Amino acid sequence: MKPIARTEQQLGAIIRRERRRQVLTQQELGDRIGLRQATISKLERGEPATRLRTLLDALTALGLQIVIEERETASSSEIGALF
Amino acid sequence: MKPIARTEQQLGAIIRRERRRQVLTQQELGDRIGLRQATISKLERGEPATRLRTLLDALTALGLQIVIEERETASSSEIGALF
DNA sequence: ACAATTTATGCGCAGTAGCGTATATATTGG
DNA sequence: CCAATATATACGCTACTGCGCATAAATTGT
Repeated sequence: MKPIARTEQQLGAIIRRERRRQVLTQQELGDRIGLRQATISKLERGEPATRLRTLLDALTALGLQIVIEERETASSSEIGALF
Repeated sequence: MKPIARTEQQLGAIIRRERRRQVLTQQELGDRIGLRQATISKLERGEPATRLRTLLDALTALGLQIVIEERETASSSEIGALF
């Protein structure tokens, strides 16, 4: 399965799922990349202003990576919905 | 082409490539998502503390989306980052 | 039910993104 | 060449991360 993530919440959910699949606590994941358990908690809950670095560190620690692809359903109306 | 992005710099490069492919300036891309030209510049140059929201907005505006997958072995598309 | 573990939340702090505004450097087109 | 355009950088500002430290709330196991 290669989940699509268009929002912070979706990214958080993916990270949480994979962390649990590897039977890790937030504390353990945080220890691996020098982040607090509280920070992992916020990342997984999809805080929108999370730092990009935090996301990339967590993905790396879990053995995941980002692939960028075209968004087949992209439309200008959806872009407007960002605001 | 579905480029892999493990670092902020790789993400920035992907965004810049796609923006230019669509013949957009940083100003025009920024206008679409309510971000300054200076912010797009920093995003494309790979500032590590960029907000996740900024990345997601830019990707959405360009009709791109993130897919999360398991890390593969190093491929030619990102070997350059090793040097 | 209950203790142990895990996750969410709070406070004060230092650091920094992104803002408006403006300017200094590229880069491009004639 | 040189003007026009595009990109990078600067300053003061507000907002908000992630920090240590701590605790509340939720979840799990027996």
